[in-house]
Amino acid sequence: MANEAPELLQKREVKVRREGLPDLENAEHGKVVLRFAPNPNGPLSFGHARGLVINSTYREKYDGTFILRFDDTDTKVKPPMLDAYRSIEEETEWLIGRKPDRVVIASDRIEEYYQHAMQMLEGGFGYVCRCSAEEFKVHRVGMTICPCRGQSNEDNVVLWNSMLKGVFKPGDAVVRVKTDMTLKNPALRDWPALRLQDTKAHPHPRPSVASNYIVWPLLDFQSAVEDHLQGVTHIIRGKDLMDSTRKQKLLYEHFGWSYPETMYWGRVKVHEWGGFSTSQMRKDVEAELYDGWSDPRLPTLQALKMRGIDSKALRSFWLELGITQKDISVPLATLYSHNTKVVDGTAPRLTFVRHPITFTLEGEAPSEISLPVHPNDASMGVRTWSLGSKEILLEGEDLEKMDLRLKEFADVALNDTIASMGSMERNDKRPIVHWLSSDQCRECILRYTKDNEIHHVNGQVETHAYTAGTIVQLERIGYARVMEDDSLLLCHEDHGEENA
RNA sequence: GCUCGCGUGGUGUAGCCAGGUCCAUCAUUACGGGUUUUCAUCCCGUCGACCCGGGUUCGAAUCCCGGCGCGAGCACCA
Repeated sequence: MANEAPELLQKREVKVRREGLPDLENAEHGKVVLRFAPNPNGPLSFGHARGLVINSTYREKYDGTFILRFDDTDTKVKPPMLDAYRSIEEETEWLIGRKPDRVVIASDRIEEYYQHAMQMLEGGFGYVCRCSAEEFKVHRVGMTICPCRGQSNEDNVVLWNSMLKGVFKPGDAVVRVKTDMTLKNPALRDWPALRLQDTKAHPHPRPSVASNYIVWPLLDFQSAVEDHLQGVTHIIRGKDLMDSTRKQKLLYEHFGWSYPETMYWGRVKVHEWGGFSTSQMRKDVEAELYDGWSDPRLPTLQALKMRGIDSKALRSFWLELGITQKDISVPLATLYSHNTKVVDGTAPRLTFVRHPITFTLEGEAPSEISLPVHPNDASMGVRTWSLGSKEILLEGEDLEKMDLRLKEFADVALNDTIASMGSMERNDKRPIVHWLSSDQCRECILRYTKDNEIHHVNGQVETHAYTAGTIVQLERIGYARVMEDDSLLLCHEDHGEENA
């Protein structure tokens, strides 16, 4: 067969379904260097997870290097938040399951950027532009050359030193990369590389940086230079930065460097959340509209973790989406289904009765019963309930029928406040309900989020000793996380609302 | 306006570069059924898609041209 039609065999091989992420272009095992570069103007959110997951997964795949880089070069528009440096490192480790191989902070590297700026001016492929933003826009749109462009290299160096010395105010001077004012894409025409910032009025939050510098690189310059310095081989990022790549390539050509391979993903929205921004969240958190950054209504990684979303679920979620350039909108149900798969096998079962109603048990009841901690895993042991008090709690919603089966126990017939025991064996189709023995429970609040509000249901939970952070499954209700204050928070929202 | 990118079932996704075994993959959702002393897990099944119009070709989801739709960039933000 192979001899008769080799091309058919070859074709079939190509069409085999690909497992996981596609191969990287020009990737050599052990030599791939990737990075993820957030602005620490707040903790990481859902969308950041994509960059972390994709890049770190390639790091594993190629046994390469993964760099976490803080792009903290703006002190006014999107000022960094001091706490975020620490929390981003923690969130990164939580999500990708290891520390980054290297951490780089842009604000520690200003002198490097200065050197390259100087090189650029001396090499004649950059210039200090003293046009206002409005003036330059006219040139950009009109494809005309601005007067500053013709300055000699020496003049540019003099002006550069004046910038450093604080001769100019923010807005009065900027360093531009000389590209070509007639480029088809207006975004690329003599783009700005470094600018002035009033760091007296807007100091950098890191004490070691504070007001030390007034000249700061812009993203495209900082990122380009740093990628080169760190030996980054592959850049995988959002497609909103496609023009960034084009700008940076032009700079790389000037420097004689070769640009990394690039890949992009499209925009992602979540049905339930719509659009959100770190800046807006920061305002809302600071205005105390939310209970901190880990408020379960927020799309931050902290909040997701607090909601009981496992990092493995987040990883498989983003890996499933892959790196297509399509702009998509996904429902949370997709994330939840990943989470269920991760969590179900190990979530101990627990009973929670919402708005409990007490009945007295009548009949020949054993003094105690035992029920499995997990129905599919006997090794997780049993929970033992005492029935000494003969008092049981049922959920109001379940009382429409008078003949019920108490889960893992016995049939009962309800009459007024009496529950008369029937068969211990199951021998009819009466509904099975969850219930509690009053010997084995305590008051508890069950919280859940819905429509950007936190709701709660009062009830009784089976006595347990699970520590904060444990994901349990409330039988017939859903997965929940044991909270620090001993309340429970539903992982996948909704539910619990029937009696609320 | 200029520039760039993207359009496969309800939602995602594979296939597209190297056209045929694609009456299109897998997952998820919804619905139905089975297992189960949970409305969980697990298993089975059903519904459901190549943006439109031309062209090339024996043959187009795949290549070409044109349209339409959506998104992003054109910041001294990242």
